Amino acid sequence: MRIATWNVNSIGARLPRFLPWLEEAAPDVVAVQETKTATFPAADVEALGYEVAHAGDGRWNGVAILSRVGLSDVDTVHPGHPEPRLVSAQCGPLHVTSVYVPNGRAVDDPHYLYKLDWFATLRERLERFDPAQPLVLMGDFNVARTDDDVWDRSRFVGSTHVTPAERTAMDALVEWGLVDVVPRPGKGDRPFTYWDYRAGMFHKDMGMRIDYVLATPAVTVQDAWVDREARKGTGPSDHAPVVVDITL
DNA sequence: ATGTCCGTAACCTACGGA
Repeated sequence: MRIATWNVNSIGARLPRFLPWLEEAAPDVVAVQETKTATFPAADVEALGYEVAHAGDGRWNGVAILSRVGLSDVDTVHPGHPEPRLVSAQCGPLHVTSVYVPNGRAVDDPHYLYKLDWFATLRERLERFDPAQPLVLMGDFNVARTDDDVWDRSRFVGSTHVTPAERTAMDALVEWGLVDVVPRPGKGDRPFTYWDYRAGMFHKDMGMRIDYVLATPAVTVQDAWVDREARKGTGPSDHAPVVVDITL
């Protein structure tokens, strides 16, 4: 079984890249973030054999799960947090959650506290599941778990994504019973998943690892990698997909 | 590295958000 997560930075703008990628990568399940639409282009992906669960209300955010191995028990409720940033579903034998964690903006911004609260609610939500079941929690977490997960740690002093509180919030998810599936490195020695559009950051591999696949031990990982090809060329997202081959 | 890209509202550019 092949699963993937990808922040597409607008499914509408990304469709010319997303659909060919879907055919070529041929994942069984895809967690999508930042669809930036109220209406996911379902017919386009249904034509490729996927069912879709989408939570989106317009201009910002928006998450989806695409599955060609079944899709049931769809839930988009994140208690106390109405923005469409979470969707979960049972995809055949695997329970899947797609998340787009709030960015935080700046450490002294109210949105940063909103981010931490959103994490806490996500941790509480795990209680309804069993760490022994096949389950993946994946998406854009907007946290670099270690200093090696940013291209230059000195550039991130005092900024979001690297604070102890954010990392503790991520650790709390892992400590529930999840494994951080670290992909094989891409161009450099580190498996970055995001590069700013500006200033040739991708070309210079000045990136961050902020997209994660967190899996229970019932999920056996055969291989995991960052699909850097999807970040190249014309009209890419600023994130690359993380693709993971698993057995259950 | 204030450097780009996205959607929206309102116009043919500005803005918030990332």
